[in-house]
Amino acid sequence: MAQAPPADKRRLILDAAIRVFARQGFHATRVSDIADEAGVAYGLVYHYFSSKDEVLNELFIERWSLLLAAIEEADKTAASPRQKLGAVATFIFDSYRHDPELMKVIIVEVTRAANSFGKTHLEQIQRAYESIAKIVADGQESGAFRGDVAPMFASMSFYGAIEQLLSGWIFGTIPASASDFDQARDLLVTTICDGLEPRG
Amino acid sequence: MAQAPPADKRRLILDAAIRVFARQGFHATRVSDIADEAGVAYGLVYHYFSSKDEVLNELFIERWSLLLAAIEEADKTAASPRQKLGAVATFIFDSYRHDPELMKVIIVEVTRAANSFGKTHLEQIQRAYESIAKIVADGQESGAFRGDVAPMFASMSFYGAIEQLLSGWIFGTIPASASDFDQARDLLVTTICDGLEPRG
Amino acid sequence: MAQAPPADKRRLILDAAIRVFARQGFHATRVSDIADEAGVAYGLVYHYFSSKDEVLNELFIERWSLLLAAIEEADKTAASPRQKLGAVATFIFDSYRHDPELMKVIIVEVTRAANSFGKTHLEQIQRAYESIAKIVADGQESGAFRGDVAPMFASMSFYGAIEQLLSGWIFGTIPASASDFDQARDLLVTTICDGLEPRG
Amino acid sequence: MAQAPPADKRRLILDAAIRVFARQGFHATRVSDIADEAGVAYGLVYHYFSSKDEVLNELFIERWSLLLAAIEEADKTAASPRQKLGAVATFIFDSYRHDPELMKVIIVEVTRAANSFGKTHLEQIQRAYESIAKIVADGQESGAFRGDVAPMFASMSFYGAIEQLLSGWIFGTIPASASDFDQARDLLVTTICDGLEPRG
DNA sequence: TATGAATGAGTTTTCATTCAT
DNA sequence: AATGAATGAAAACTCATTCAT
Repeated sequence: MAQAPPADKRRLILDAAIRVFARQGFHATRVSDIADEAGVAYGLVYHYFSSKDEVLNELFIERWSLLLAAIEEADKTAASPRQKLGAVATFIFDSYRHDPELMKVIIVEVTRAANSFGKTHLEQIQRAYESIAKIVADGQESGAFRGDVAPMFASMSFYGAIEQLLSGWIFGTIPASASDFDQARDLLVTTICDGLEPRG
Repeated sequence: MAQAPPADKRRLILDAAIRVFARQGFHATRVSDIADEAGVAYGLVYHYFSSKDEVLNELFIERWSLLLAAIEEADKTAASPRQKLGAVATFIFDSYRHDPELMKVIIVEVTRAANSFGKTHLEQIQRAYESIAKIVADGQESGAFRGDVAPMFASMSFYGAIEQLLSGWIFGTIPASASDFDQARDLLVTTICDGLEPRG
Repeated sequence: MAQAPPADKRRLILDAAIRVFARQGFHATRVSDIADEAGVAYGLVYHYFSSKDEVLNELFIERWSLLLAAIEEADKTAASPRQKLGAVATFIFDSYRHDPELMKVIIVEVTRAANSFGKTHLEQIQRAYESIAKIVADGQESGAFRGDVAPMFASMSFYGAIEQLLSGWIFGTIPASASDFDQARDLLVTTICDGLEPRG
Repeated sequence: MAQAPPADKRRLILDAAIRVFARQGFHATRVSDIADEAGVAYGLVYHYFSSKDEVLNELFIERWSLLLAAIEEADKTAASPRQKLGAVATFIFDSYRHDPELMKVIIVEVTRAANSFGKTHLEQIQRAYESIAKIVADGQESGAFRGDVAPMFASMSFYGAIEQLLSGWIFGTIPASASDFDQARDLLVTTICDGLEPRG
């Protein structure tokens, strides 16, 4: 007979938090909302986490380390710089495709919340920018990329563009019909690598 | 005969709010902080504004309408699409150069605060995206831009890149030495229009 | 026509706090109890005091400074050391007679709460002990008191005895009938100065 | 053959509680602190005691019964009233010498915490006062003590002086150098029995 | 006996907003 | 217009106690 899975209450709470944070935003969610959503008692949240902040921090760290790994993974391959950037974009867009609620939380409540959690995790966030910048710099050295754009500038532009597109989908600014993620990835990489102007 | 300007307390409060919001963030500033910074009594803030939110709203609307006007202004000129985008970038970067505190507030507390004020002003914000998209679309029609990138995608990427660069300066992610705004503008427009890959 | 006195809400709160602290003890009284007793809104307590602790601190400081002044006043007179100690005892017993609730709070919640407020005000409390010790020391020098008892010991014994008697009245340990304060003062001073054993 | 004593967890917890209560005070110690200090599981405290209060109650009762016995023991001897009082003081000072942490807890958290545990154990505490008062009364009857001081007054003064001295040592109000307990006992008894004024 | 996860009531403090003057 | 005292709702966090194993 099927047994109820061993209720990992900690995970339960974390997953509930994703849903509530995504739905209401971090500030607007009370700890009791998380507990209710998880179906556990109020105090249990504090049994596993030292504060409401801690819950979000954990969510971010968990996810962001995957991104960092993915970028470095992409950088290690023999692919062209363009392909590497494509891989990075793919990873991020796929993350959104697979868990839009979590990505919404990460972006809206951490990455772009520069005065609160963004500040806390600035170092980790910056590490991603720098890893992307390294891909650009390598591309410039190999001649694949033009040399007159500072790598960090290119990196920030690239990442900023990605986040803006995600925000657009998250908040309905970009029509959902355009949300074919593979196409989005191609368009973005094309724009950044080839530019908007047609080649001679 | 020149009269000492009638102390416009309303403006005084607005300007004080910019400084405090920039310094502490919207959530962390109490209404009394604004009053103190402005050197007026607590209650006067409520005489001129219906709520704390109202103050930020006003700040945003005031500024954002200028941006919208600037984009449309740029679009009206006979310049090339590339130059138009350059003009838009110039306006935004100049805004930051001239009043970094206000721009910090606009971006951090409104534009990127998608769950609070960003939501409130979504329509106005979107209007900017669309105006930029129009420039791209026109460029595609005239053959100046390639046609295989959806204008809204290009617009979001372009604007996202700008905001990311501003955020980088605001929070020290990008070294200040790189903050030559004209150069930044050129690099950005180059990246978006020419792409990272060298032309044949 | 009699006018309602200008409601000094701050004082109102302080006086209400005395009553509630005396009735329920500091720990058991909620801030709302104070506000209710004072007939003011919850938040007003925080308008005037930074915390619940602050209220008690203020009460203590207010009262204790009077005691310190009284001891020093007594010391300045030309009276005998015995009379000086009598004056100190009189002041304390009178304080209790005039405002037993306040004295209860001072003794129970501060002076004898050595692990909480007693710790905070240790220096002030000690000052009283030392002033009394000085009276003893002077008495020893003049030959009015025997020299083989350390002044600080005598002071602590004297003060400890007083507080114990007060506690006895406060908590009904000593029958109220014995509470004739002047007689109590005499008995205490007799005990400390003459001793329990009859003179030759 | 000597067997390792069966780990008496109950005693272990009680002893741990003494240390933690002495260190942090009753209110500031959580049940988990006690468990941690004792090296046992959280819930075990509740296996042996019905509540946190219970632990302190037990500590008090255990100790206080010894004091009551000691006073009555002293009273039974053929010694002079003065010697009896000396014996009582000796017992208390010795208790402190042998287990200062426990005595600190008894005094600070029970005996002087008149609004919480002091109230609970008032009867037991009072019994001590009365036993001492009886010694005084007997002394008066035999002519060893003067008759014009109410026995209960003398008792309270005597005990209050002792507790004040202990408090002084516990909290460093009295320089430790003065802490020779035998001398302290003599000074105290001298003060109470002979008085501060020199004999004719 | 022993463990420690689970529960949930309770209280301080903050601060936006109102209002009498 | 201007002041700042007065209001009271809201929520995080703590921790004693219970309970399933």
